[in-house]
Amino acid sequence: MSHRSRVYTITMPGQRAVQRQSLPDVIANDIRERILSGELEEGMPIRQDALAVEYDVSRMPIREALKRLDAEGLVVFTTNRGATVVKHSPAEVEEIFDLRTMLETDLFRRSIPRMTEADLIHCETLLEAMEVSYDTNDVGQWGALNSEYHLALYAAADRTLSAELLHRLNLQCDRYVRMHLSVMHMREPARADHRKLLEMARKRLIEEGCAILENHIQRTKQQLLELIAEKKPD
Amino acid sequence: MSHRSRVYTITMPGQRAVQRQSLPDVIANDIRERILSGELEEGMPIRQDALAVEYDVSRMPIREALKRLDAEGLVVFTTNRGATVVKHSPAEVEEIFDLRTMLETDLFRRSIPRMTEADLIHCETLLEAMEVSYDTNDVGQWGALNSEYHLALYAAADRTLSAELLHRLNLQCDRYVRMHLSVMHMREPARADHRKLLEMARKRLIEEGCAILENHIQRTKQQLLELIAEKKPD
DNA sequence: GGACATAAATTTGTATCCAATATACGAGAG
DNA sequence: CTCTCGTATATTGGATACAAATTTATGTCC
Repeated sequence: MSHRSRVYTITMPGQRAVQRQSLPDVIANDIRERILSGELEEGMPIRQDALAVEYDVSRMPIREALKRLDAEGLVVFTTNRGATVVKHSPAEVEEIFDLRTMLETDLFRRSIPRMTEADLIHCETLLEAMEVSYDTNDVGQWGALNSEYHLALYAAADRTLSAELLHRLNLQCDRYVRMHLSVMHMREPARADHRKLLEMARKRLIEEGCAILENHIQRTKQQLLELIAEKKPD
Repeated sequence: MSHRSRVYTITMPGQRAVQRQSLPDVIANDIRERILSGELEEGMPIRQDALAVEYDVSRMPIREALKRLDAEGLVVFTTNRGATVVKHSPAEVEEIFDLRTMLETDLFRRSIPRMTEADLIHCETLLEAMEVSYDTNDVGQWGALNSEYHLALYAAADRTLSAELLHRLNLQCDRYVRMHLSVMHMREPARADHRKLLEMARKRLIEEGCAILENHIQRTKQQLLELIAEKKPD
């Protein structure tokens, strides 16, 4: 229950890298994870004071953390009424996936011609790690690796702002993916897609790769929307 | 020099809408404007205390405002070293415009078939206001109207997240546009473009409209990059 | 005279405290 | 019995105060 003790100073003594994250950073990361995992539900009001005692800090860093998540679009503030976890309409979920499609195909298109052998190997490594988490059914880790793999495919594009934007979008929809992904329906074709994406990159087949990518994201979107629609009437 | 007295309560007495913006909101808006206008220069460190006395508030709302601007990408925080105004490389400026091109053409494409007469009239109104600010040479107002006009063109698309994202991107590049726009070179063709965009929307000529839009943004990008390149060696 | 170490001062980050606002509950009137 | 108004409580927003960290300045040693 308790998230004790200043995650702040857990570095080994004598180790150089003195944990440079600020308290609000650490807390924001943790709360974000709790939102994405579904522990903090949609529309649920967030009590700053409660979180403050949980993390054993004052309300100030909590507020900053929440403000950050507000900026990321994961929670929403109402003046003098505090923060609640955002709730996206199906239309908005669809929009998020469409934006991802645009951004990712653009990035992939720019990236493929510039990918080095090292880039390809890095992707391969992530792909294999991801396949392990398929099998062990570790949804949380799979989600993280999935994001990371996609970003690795686009790293050679060297488009920091786009990548940052994409990361934000992923945070937005990750929650829904996780909520429904446990159903497992969609994961086999996705698995094949992921491999094919890397293959196309290797062969420098730009248009073919982008087509697969577009299909990949749009299919995920479609399946997700169907699952949401099914679950809606409760 | 002084930004006195709670911008908070400037509503007419008896008016219903009791200013509901929080202090950090108001302050963030003002600081944002100061950054966009170039008053706060690139790379310049921002002293929280100095701003606090300027606005006659404690450092707390200032911090929140800066955190918000940090999330918007206008300032960047370094732990224990405070905030500085972000500095974009030419490559990043280029990326911003490319992202705008993608987003805006997508929005325009979705919007055109759905625009009502009311939408068209609203655009017309903004267009005329913008032409006035061309002539009076009010750069600040022109920038705001330009943003608003573009958003109005896409309103019918009903894509709130995309519009929000676009708004953020506009904030990012607005500063550079304003810095160089005073040169006036580019404004005449842009003026013509703006009118043509509305025309195309009226005639429901989707592809033609998007082509003009893409050209419009890309040309602005090109001119801006040239101006930046010229000015670089100082 | 220069470089490193140490100390002072400025500045950020966090906590506690107070005020303002919203929600919840209860009493009284219609 | 229900609706409205008023009061009480809880929660957020902002200010003051304090601690940690960084940068600047000073002094000593080589």
